[in-house]
Amino acid sequence: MTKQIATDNVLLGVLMTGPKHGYEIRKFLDDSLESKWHIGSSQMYVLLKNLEQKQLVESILTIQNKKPSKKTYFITQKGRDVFLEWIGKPVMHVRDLRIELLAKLFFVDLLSLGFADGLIQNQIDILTRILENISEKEVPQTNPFEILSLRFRQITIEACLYWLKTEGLEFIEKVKRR
Amino acid sequence: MTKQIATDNVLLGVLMTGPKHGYEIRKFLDDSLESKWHIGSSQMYVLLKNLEQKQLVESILTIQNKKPSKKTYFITQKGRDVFLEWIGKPVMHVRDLRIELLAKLFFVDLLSLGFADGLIQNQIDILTRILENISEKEVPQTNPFEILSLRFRQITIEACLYWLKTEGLEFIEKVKRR
DNA sequence: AGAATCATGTAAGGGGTTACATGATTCG
DNA sequence: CGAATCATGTAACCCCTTACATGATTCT
Repeated sequence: MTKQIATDNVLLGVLMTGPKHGYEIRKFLDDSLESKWHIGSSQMYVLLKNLEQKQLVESILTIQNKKPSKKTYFITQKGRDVFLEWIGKPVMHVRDLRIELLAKLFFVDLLSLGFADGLIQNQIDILTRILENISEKEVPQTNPFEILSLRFRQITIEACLYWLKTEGLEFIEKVKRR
Repeated sequence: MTKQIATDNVLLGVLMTGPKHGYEIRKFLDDSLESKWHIGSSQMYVLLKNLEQKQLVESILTIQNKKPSKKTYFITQKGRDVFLEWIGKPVMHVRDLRIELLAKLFFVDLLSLGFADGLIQNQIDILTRILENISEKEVPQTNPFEILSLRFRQITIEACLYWLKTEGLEFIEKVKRR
């Protein structure tokens, strides 16, 4: 999954909360996700245009007499389908936990989506499998650098698993309780 | 530090082992760093050309009668300076440990460089400071998502610190002993 | 009076990926 | 005889970043 597809989904996620124009989306992101997911404002307008071409969003231009015109974006049914498919899928690479999985969980919370525990559990399963795969390869290593990098992978994956099993599950409980 | 500058340094690091032409560099990387640092072969030729423009490397064209001509690259003194400055500096972001710091340590081993324990210690200090900074911000968090992402950062940084303090220092010992 | 807010965009450039182009030699 | 190896590159495209452009209103 490329970065761009994930960025698209962040924009779709914001529009899942209701129609917004570009400037509102930007403010929304600045206030909530900014520190985790920055989208340059120029880039955002480009992405919105692309999303419209893909028919994942639609827009209506409003001309205001005192302020600049604004273009309000609505998510389409196709857009909703794409977003929900994205958000339900765990990420396949450890490196994508920090930004992409967190973004998914952000929207799980924001939109009070039900399938969150499945997402966490599937993510745990994937990391467990990755960990098993690399541990099998561990035995024949004698090269110090190979050991060093293998241990890095193991230790960070174990930390992520710990995080998912403690904080992740606790997060889900909090979301459910609301 | 942008990705590209780091990629440049990987190429310089390979040339620190002696002059090589593009194809040899590629094979060298395929055999040793490939799984950690992939450089597309097209991209590599572009980067070598840029490095030459920056006078970090020089090249000599060898015409072979039976095989395609090849261009042998040598690292210049300027190139050596740039490389050694890069390799001695710890990375400033947690996300750069996995690829960039590991690449530095790869070359520390390969080239038997002496200042490796300083590098590890400086990296430990930087991560410790980052961890302190985010832990100070922890107290006022009540938003479940904010807690979740803060804990992710903490847990992964702690794991990296553990890795540096155990495997990292052990690695340095092994390199020194040779 | 100047800064911040509201509001949307274009253009240039950086760095990476993928596809394509070329062509001889050597190995199985 | 076809695949792999040797050997270097160009071109197109993707996504992101930064800079620039515009211009009214409202707050301090």
